[in-house]
Amino acid sequence: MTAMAWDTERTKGLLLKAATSEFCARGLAGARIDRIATEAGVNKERIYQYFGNKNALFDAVIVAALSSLMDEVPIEGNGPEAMADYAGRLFDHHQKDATAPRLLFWEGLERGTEVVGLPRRMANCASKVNSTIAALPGVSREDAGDLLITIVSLCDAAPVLPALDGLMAGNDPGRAQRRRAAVVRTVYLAAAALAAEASNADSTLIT
Amino acid sequence: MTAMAWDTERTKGLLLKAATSEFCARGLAGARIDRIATEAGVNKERIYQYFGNKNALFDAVIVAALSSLMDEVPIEGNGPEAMADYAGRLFDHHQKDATAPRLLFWEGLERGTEVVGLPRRMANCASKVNSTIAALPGVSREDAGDLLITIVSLCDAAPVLPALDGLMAGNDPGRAQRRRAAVVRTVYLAAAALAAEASNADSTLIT
DNA sequence: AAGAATTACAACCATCCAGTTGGAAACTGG
DNA sequence: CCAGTTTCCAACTGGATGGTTGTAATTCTT
Repeated sequence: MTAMAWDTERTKGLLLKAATSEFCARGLAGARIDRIATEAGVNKERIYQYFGNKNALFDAVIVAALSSLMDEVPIEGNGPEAMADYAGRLFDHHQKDATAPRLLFWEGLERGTEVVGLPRRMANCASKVNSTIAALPGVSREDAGDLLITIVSLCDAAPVLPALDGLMAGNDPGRAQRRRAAVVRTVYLAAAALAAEASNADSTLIT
Repeated sequence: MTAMAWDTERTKGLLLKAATSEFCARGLAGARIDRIATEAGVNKERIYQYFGNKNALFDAVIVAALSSLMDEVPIEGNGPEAMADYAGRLFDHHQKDATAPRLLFWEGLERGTEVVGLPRRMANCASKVNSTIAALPGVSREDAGDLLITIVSLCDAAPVLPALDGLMAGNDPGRAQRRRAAVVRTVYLAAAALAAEASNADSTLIT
């Protein structure tokens, strides 16, 4: 047999993938190192060599998952419609794969204010805020951030609270599409209000 | 000393209070039975006598915390303003004490669709939906539920994601008040849109 | 090709932890 | 005041779990 070269990147990748799935399902406290290693088909000692410990592995998963999301769902276009469209695509993304929202809330609950990978994530957030300002010229930085928080709250909470949806509004087929429409409309309204406010402020200045 | 009678209700209460705090802070997987017992000043064996096991204790905490919230923050008044006001009061409540939102998200993450105390909670939700319909005459049951989900998402996500707020919009003093205003306004817009739609549908029928 | 360095892994370890137990203390009915 | 019941607790248990280690296999260096 051709002695295959060590493919440490592949091993790391397998580990990270398995860890993402385990942490997504069970969180930091509920995840089991042995399960991650087994699912990855890798000896668990590798985790300690490559990532350090359970916490650091969680960090790596969080940073990888949340920043890849940034590229996958960009803000495109202009006007309140662009923000509504962004919300719709974010909603769809999370519905197809709830990894990001779940990890986000696990992190919020288990880590509190302690954020890992700060520089990269600050840059990601700033980039989204900038895109929002570009789409809604004249809105303040803080209002743009607020709108984004609104969007994330609306799109990310649902996949994490499946029960709430069932309790509040039945489980009809087509339920997800209705919820999507509600989110998109709400975001449109909020964005339009901000845009209107911004152009008012403008005209006030001009007058 | 007067030999005090066994006060099992007090013991149960101490246990439930300590458990609420522990589960709120660390979730089901992260909570420690020993810590709960110590904090309550009660022997941990009592937990198994009174509540059965860790899972059942978690259930008891969830049901107690989430249904007491229902009474503490009612929907009052009429029109979109009433829903906006409700959102504002819910926001304030959660800001003062993040127990309910945290427990809600812990449950969503750790339990998935499996809901405990179903009858009582269905009743609670139905009651909120009814109040919403009363406040916004003509809206459908599903739209009312949708609006409530929107409100809960907006009010409950923030206390669980303190980091997101910091990343998206700085940590100015007065930040919380600005966020509150944004939530209230967004809910007002969403509720007003539903109300307008409902009266449109009405006039369509009349015409 | 010898030796150094790296990767892999099975077995191991110390601790933690949910849940149990056996019996002491406090109450109750008679 | 005595027998029976309930509340309480310190000590225990058995399995799980995060992390380590000794060693073999593989690759790199010269």
